[in-house]
Amino acid sequence: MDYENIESFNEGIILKGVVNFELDHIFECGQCFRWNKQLDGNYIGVVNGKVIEVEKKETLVKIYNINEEEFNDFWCDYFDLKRNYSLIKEKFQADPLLERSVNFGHGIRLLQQEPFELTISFIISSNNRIPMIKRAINNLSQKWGKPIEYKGETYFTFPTVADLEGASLEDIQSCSLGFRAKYVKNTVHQIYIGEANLEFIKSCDDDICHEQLKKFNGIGPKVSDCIMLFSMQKYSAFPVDVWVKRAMQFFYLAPDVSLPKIRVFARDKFGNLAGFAQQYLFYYARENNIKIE
DNA sequence: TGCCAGGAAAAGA
DNA sequence: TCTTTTCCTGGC
Repeated sequence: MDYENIESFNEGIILKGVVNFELDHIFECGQCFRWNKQLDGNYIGVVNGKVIEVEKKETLVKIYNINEEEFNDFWCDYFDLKRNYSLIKEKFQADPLLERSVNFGHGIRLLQQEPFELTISFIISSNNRIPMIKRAINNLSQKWGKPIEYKGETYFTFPTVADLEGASLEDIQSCSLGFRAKYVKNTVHQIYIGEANLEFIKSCDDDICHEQLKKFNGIGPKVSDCIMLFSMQKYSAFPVDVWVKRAMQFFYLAPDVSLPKIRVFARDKFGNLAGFAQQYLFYYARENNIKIE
């Protein structure tokens, strides 16, 4: 457990004695697209059909718009608060190269997100940049999700499989998905007709899960690793995007090593904690804009 | 205007 | 099996 106790107040809940939890680290490490930083430093996110606001002051974490029961049923796992990140970080800190990244992103946690939303979101992420990905997901949600009010603003839930199955290719394309629209359309349909089942895929062992996800149109090794790591608790996954590639080359490997070799090297080195290592490396590389050569 | 960033698919070697 | 080209969009 990475918190000591929980209390309620009129607008939500307060967690006390929270460790290994930094809002910027959690929400800017590339794992999620529906959390946005506010002017006061809080983050507001649309998750699980709700709008949630999170605030952190020293070791206190306030979560607005949920009650204690909802926290215990859902949000505690969503924020991965039952895991002791200090143990993971201790193992990584034995490696002086990784230690730099771990110290830099010391408050990172891996959110346990919803498989369908993550599958569609990471198909959209391919060959795309984070602001564009966020915009496209927002467009999809505005068109097919449900509106929710929070503090006078309207937010939209992520659409369900049935919601998106009704959308035409042109409709999806109009949400600025570009060439990825057909991948989304095809994947939604496969899931809708039961040709593929994300809950079943989630129940498989890591390597089978990885291969099953790659069968979808628009999902290659990197996107597959993201989906299994961020929504299926497959922690041996090691998504190699440009930033992780740079980080691995910077810290460990020759500058011309191929993506599959980087993945194999990392999974061999970090084992079933590879996914956690990837998050620290990604955050360090991207925030520090590291360059090779 | 042209060029760049960012992964998967499909064609090519 | 590995390498190259194409896809789309916004920002410089």
